[in-house]
Amino acid sequence: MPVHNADIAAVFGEIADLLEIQGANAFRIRAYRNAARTINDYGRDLAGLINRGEALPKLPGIGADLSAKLEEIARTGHSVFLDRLHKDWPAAITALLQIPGLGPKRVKILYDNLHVRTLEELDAAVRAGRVASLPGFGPRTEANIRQAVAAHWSKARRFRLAFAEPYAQALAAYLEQTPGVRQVVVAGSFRRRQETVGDLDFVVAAASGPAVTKRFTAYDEVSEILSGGTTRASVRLRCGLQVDLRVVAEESYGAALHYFTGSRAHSIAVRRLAQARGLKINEYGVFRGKARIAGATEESVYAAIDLPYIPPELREDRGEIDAARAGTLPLLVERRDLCGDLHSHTAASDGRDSLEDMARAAALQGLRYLAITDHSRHLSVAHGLDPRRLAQQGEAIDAWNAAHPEITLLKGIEVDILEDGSLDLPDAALQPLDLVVGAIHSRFGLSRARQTERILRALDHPYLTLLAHPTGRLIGSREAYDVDMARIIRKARACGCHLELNAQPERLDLTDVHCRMARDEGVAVSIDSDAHAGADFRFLEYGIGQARRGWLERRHVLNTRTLADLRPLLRQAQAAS
DNA sequence: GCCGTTTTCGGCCCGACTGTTTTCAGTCG
Repeated sequence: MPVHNADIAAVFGEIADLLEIQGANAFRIRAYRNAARTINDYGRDLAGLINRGEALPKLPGIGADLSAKLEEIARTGHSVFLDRLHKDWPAAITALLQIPGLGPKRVKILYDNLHVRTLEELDAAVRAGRVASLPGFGPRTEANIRQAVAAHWSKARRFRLAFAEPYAQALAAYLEQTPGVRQVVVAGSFRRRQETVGDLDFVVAAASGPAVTKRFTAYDEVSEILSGGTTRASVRLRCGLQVDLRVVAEESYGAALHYFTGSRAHSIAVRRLAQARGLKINEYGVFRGKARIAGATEESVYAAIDLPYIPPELREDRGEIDAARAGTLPLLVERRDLCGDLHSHTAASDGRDSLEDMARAAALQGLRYLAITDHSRHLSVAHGLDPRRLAQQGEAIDAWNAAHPEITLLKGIEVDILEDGSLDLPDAALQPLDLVVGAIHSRFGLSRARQTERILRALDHPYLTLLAHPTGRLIGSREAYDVDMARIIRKARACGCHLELNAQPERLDLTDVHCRMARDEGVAVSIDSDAHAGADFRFLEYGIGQARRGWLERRHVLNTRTLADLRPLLRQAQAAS
């Protein structure tokens, strides 16, 4: 039974939860939480490494004790320490912490007084009216918990970034019209371009707080006001998104923006750096004693602790502060760096627009080349192409290219990688193409070993150029298939293949962590729209966000090359074989 | 439980809002 990094992180997270309910030292708890986050974000498979007898790398915040526990979990799949905690605390009790308004103290009180161990028992207790009389509780708290339990069961917890974007823009435009408002920015995970957001965090610079919070809570898409003060307010929109607002004075705007952009781990690391310099950072500014020395801009906040500006996408406490200090921050790829797109569909398979319309739409987006990569015959539900139809499409592409110098179409195919790792079309059909994009569309449930072997074999094919959506996940609806990404990345480098970062908002795989692994291994990533209609080229923006989170620079991204520079790289695999 | 330009011991980020209190604890971000 393989133990993934996420499994190890989950054990540490559960230990932290239980220690917290137990009332343990807060910094000990934080150590477990930090370790969980570090392990979750770590690119290489720690259990694999340990079981091969390799030395555990030095991870920040993981000392002798946690290293030993990490190794134990990696080898055995569980932790004696956690098992011991479970003797005192029922396993399901940590789920109670998911309920807004319930923290460790109240969970302990519920357990000690009413023996509440599960969400179901909590629900029964609040329905029976037994909670209000507990110490520290009251009728309002009881009612809030009752609502929160119901909400927890009915609502999805996180939203895709692209889902949240239009709501964020509309609300920002509304708030900008408030008299006295100078700046409106959506901070938080939205600004860090995380693939999903739990809520939207608005930071507003304005002369008067109450005027803004009042207008905010009166927004006509608000279904519920969760809290409202003079500088802060929280609401839920009818679409289900929670929105938090914070209003600050202009001189504090940068400090507030920095603080509410997070991530929390990044903020804490920055504050600690300030502390070491005798400074204090809060959302109002950077202070030496009572004197504010910075805070109007984010740049001034970083400058106060001798750091250059760190782009929001990097702010995850994954080494960006050390890089900033050393002057080695990446110069992150931008949308305007993209010269082309290597994955798109037309009405010939499951796209909606003609080849010509796709070409025109791509040109309007500033692209200079576009690969037409319809599905292959195995994907019959998508009217996949057989060799004859593929050859016909090639003729249409030649005709387009002869008449349209503004954008060049490349002949390609998104060929199915079959269960045994072979490709769905014969070499003779693939040979005339400019590029071959390989993808898995069937048998997602193979074991890790077989799925990995399947992909490795496909990468060995001399015509394969690019591995599309390498994990197959659909955010919120389908898990990634189980593969050894480190092996796939190393194999891609050996074969001269490239990996795709699919920019569809529900795919966005490679993930940020995988992008960084590819970068470290020297494998180029292609940021592709996988457009099925002319309007879909806008998705490239989301791919760029994910790539930036993965520390990718222009040079790491395949389709920032001009067509002349790109062409030899598309046939690199043949040269390598 | 971790860590060290002040440290191997004594620190560890910081403030607003709510609901409970009667001056503040708990929770959240």
